[in-house]
Amino acid sequence: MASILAVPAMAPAIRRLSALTPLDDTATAALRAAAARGLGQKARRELLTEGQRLSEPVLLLEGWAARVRLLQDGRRQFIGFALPGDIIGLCGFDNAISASTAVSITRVETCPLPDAGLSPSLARAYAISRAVDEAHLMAQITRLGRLNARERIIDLLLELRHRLSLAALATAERFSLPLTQEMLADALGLTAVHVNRMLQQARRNGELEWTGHDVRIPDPNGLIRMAGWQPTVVT
Amino acid sequence: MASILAVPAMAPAIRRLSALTPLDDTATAALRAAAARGLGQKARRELLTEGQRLSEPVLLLEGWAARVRLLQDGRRQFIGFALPGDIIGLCGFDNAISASTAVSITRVETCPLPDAGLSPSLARAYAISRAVDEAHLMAQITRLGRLNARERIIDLLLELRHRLSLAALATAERFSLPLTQEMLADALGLTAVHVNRMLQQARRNGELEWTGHDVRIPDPNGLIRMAGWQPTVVT
DNA sequence: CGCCAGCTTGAATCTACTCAAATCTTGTGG
DNA sequence: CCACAAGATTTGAGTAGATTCAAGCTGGCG
Repeated sequence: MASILAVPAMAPAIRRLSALTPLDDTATAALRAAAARGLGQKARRELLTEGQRLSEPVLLLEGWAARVRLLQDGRRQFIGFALPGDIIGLCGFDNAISASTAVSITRVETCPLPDAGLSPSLARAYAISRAVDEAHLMAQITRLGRLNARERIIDLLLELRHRLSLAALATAERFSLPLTQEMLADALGLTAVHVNRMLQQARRNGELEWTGHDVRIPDPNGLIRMAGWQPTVVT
Repeated sequence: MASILAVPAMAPAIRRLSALTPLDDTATAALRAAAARGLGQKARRELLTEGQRLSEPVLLLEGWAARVRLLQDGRRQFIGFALPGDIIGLCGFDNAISASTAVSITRVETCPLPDAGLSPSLARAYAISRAVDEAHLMAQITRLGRLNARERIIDLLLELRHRLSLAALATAERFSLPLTQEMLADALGLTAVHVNRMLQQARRNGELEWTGHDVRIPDPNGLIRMAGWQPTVVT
């Protein structure tokens, strides 16, 4: 079947969802149909605004987005990232207000999220996706609360690598990371200067290669063992 | 009606849930019936274990619990706290695995969570409760990532005060805080020594009084303004 | 070609940590 | 009801990790 090749933008998102739980044909068809109505947006667009009513939830088909919180004095904290296959703005009840802002980091493509009522497997995928999101929030809390700068960077990169691999967007060693060091700092609760120094150190140690937007981790398993990192498993 | 006085343990939990959304009689009756089957547990008991299958979700009727993550080398991070009226172990799909451990901090009383299918208002309350929990995780991330020690302490205390007030467990100035400074440190990503020093400073400044398990915040609104704190609102 | 965003470097400073010891509380058994 | 043990808080001195500020560099793009 060449259907995956026929809708390339959809492939990563559907792969990710079906990696969470097996999807039946109804679910797959619904996702494909929705993806066909996909909409592109430039980088730096607000997909969701903190304090505003949520509109319909969307599925991120392509590109990266960040969930951000802003303090009054301008300090900024990234709550987490949304990657292809992630769901943005899912909340489980009507008229919910968003607790964070979502901003596209790259050009993104999104589509309305097919209704969970269409298929039990779809509903299950959404529920698992939500639980995984929550687990990522917890991982972020542990990262910020108890890891030092070096550990935070490695831990986040390993998480992103793992998440991207669910959507077939990472190989064992490589993936694309469209973040500036400043964004990384905002995610890790550090300053850009310090992130820079730690990255250089990691490069000198041979733990990391980083050219433009491409990251290479020469020995992922070694790093995983050393960092005590473990994948998010909710089922 | 003396019914609230007749089941004192239930009052705070049901108050909190009905503060989220108006509950109809079916919902209230179901909650009361469940509370009658409430079960007491001592402090320091694991209510949920990270990596284990979730059993039935429970409603916390009385007492405090913490959601904890442990690192391999013994470092510990509190993800958040569960207070009366909070739901523990709610996940939205079958056979989920817990992403964190839940431990009772005080003696607690829990009961099985009434089925959401009994009443739409109950289902809505659960959905809102879950969204609020998520918002608390995000608040915790911002706290750890972008606030300094002094700000973290104040921010957390204001959050707890607000949450307890939903269950009628805090007055404007006072509430009971059954945490040691070490637990506070584990929640705030600090050391107990440093928490101690910051608390003393806050006491000297007259921002805080702290005797045993009782906290008094003489000027909550002043602190709220100064800290730029805002309540979690999801609806 | 020049601008701008992002990256890199250095020096000084500060926040929070570590380690160690003293003191204060609280709960328990005798 | 006291004595003791265990837990919790307090204090001090020295250190480490991260920040701040400032300046210089680099590469991509209009």
